[in-house]
Amino acid sequence: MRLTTKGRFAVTAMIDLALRQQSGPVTLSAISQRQNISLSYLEQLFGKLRRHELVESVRGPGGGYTLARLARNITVADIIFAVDEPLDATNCAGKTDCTSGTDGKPGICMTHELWSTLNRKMVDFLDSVSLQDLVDQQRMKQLQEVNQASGTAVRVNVPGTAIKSTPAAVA
Amino acid sequence: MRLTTKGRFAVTAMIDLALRQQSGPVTLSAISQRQNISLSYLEQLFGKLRRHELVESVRGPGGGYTLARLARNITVADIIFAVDEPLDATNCAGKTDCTSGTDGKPGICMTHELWSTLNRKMVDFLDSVSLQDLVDQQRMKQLQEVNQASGTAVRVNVPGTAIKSTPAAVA
DNA sequence: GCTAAACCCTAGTTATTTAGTCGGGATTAG
DNA sequence: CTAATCCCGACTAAATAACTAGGGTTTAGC
Repeated sequence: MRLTTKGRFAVTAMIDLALRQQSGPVTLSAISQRQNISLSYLEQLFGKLRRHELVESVRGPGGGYTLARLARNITVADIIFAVDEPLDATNCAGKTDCTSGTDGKPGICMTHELWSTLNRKMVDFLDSVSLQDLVDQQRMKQLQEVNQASGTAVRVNVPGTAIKSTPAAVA
Repeated sequence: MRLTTKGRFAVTAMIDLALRQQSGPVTLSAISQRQNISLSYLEQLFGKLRRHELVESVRGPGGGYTLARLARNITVADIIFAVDEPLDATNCAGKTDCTSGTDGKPGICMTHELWSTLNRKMVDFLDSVSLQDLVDQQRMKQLQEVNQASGTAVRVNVPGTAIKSTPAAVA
């Protein structure tokens, strides 16, 4: 599993899409403007997202993209895998035949299980967060801002979100 | 937290060091030969490891490196941080001021908490694995090979290791 | 049908990062 | 004194990521 800004852009764009698709297809140029991502770059990303059947496209004027399934059924891991294709042929990043030594070494390198366990944990986490979770979180955040702006002290809490909100721990 | 082969090399070299230091300082050229890592590259890595006080050096002939503390008190996260310096100024990879939008956007980008939670989970995991765990695991693996070679069917199990061993899950 | 709005695709180009080299020091045991 | 070893900074080559360019194709609306 690779983690690049490409994956982050893709997740951000998908949240934007999920937030707006109720009134028909969303165009890439709209996402481009709102999220400040170049249009051609978005086209590349959405090409991959479409080929992985996470979004559907409508061509022609009035066209755009919609989610191919319910936001609840799309995980962050789905999105990352779609745009950051596997290709993890890095020496020992998932392969079993990483014979590292030249002199009678064990058939598997010493840190193999460590990285493979880490990788599994990352995937497990990203697979536990759905696009809907992120959308809910985003809506909640906007709501809180409105409340703060109007002076009303309302604490909003959404139970069941996979992300623990510990806002103070963000540093 | 960045994950590169540099960090993997460093962990591998530290395991090698931990396995051999009981008979005095270990030279980099020895590690270089055993682990097939270029000497100058190792020198760079150990320079950082020394500055982070994970290893100590002895100069002159007969010199080399030893661990600066007990292997039990060095975690994988320590090693990774030492060689893959933070520098995560990537837009929204730990910062709080990632104002993404141009038009009255919320002061924090939509995916901030997601990545920061993921990062925390990765660090937590790598911090839960000590160098001693990896050394034990490595010794155990070698023991199993010897047993297999000699035909005796001995099942070795080390309880309390932070890594679940699920060997079949490695794909 | 024409036009323009949108998606679609491939092949670049540029910037950054990684991995590694090079060449020279400084220290110290024997 | 010498050789083994650590020490250090600058340089470079290769890979990758990020992004651009420039052309398609489809289709709603006039």
